[in-house]
Amino acid sequence: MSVTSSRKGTAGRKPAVSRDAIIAAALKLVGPHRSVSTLSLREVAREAGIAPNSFYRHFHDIDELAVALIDLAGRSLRQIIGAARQRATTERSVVRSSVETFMEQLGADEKLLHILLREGTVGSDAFKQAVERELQFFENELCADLIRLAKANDARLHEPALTAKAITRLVFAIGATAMDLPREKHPEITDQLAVMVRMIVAGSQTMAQNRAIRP
Amino acid sequence: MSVTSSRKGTAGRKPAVSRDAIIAAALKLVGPHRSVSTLSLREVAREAGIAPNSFYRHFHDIDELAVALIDLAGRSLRQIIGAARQRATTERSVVRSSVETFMEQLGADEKLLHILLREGTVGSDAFKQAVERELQFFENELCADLIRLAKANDARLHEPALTAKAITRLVFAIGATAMDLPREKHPEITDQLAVMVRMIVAGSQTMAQNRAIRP
DNA sequence: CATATGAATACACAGTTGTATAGACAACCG
DNA sequence: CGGTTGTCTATACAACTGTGTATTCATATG
Repeated sequence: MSVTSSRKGTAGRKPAVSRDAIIAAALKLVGPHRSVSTLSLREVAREAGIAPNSFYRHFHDIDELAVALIDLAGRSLRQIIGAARQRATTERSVVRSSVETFMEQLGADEKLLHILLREGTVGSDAFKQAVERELQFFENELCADLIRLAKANDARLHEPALTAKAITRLVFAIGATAMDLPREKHPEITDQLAVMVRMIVAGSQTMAQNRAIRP
Repeated sequence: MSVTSSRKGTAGRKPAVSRDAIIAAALKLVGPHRSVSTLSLREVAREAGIAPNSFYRHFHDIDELAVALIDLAGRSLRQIIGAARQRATTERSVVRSSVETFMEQLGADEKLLHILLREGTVGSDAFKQAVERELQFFENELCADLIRLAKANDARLHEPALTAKAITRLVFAIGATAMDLPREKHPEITDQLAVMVRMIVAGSQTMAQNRAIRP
């Protein structure tokens, strides 16, 4: 996967720093007050310990680095989803445990999830599309889970896809604001978020019932 | 309010460009691919037709300009709220008309609302706090409306404040993504958003009922 | 009118940025 | 071994940034 290991016997000097090392350097620079879109090529190169021009050997653009970061964050997100799914068994706990897992990861992972949460609204088109792709993925997984859960509980959902979209966007929006808050507030926000998600699910079920009764 | 009109009879030259003119110039520069936080002092001054240093006569920082822009956008948002309230009479139409007004303004106003929607996640702390203030305002107004509506319909809400928060964050999140889409998609998004909001309201009412029946 | 005073300016400076060019180094192949 | 090839570095450039200092300009007041 990395550049260092993908050399297929061709001649030439071995790369001193791997593509992943540059990504790691960029990750060290981003923080609550530093967005990926404001990273400069020279800055990243300096942090990685290479000459500015060497950057081009690994990425064509600085935007390409940004997209790579988002992809990485996306993989982290999928891991979260997997963990949440393993912990989710009953209907009562699926909302709670999913939200909890999300917020826990938000506190632990710091950087990666932050990128995904906050950089969706700024940056180039390629940038936004990369984030949107990850959100769509999250949304689709959630939609499948919702349908599966509804069936197990003999309940019906009004427009499951829309329900999933609402939950996804809400969780990410609330998560984005939670990032800037001190960690002590996270439990409170987790509670609030769980209630909010339950509202959406309950509303979707209620609307499905009404639609069925009075078409 | 403006600098030009607040001169209290002291000696000295009249300001050539008003503070508002600089704000207008900054507004001309922001767009779907240009965030307020990336505006440079020189760039704004150039657009306003003044020397770079003259900027300091009106704003201490470039961040101060950003906050002024957010305040302006906030006033625009309050106007939207007012318009939506006037159009909202029955329960059926209050969600629909509010969402419609919001999306209409999103298409018409372009710049101002965009700032409020997208710049909340990046920038300095003063920046974020200014946006958060406006969101809180929106949230409080909405909460009052929700309670009023629930009373009129003999319904109850589960945690009205949380309900308002969920709706607010969702509307803003969806609105932020809608900005980047072509205007033809706006009607579709408006429909989706209206359904989502109704889900939250319905869920809040359902949860209030269940809580009342089975405490 | 003269003068004080605030506004706007011109110029300068040190810093940063992205990138072009050219050379030095190291690994592989024949 | 020599040659080829790809990677890295050094240097340089023009454009840009924020801001400091000194100067000019216009105005209200004495």
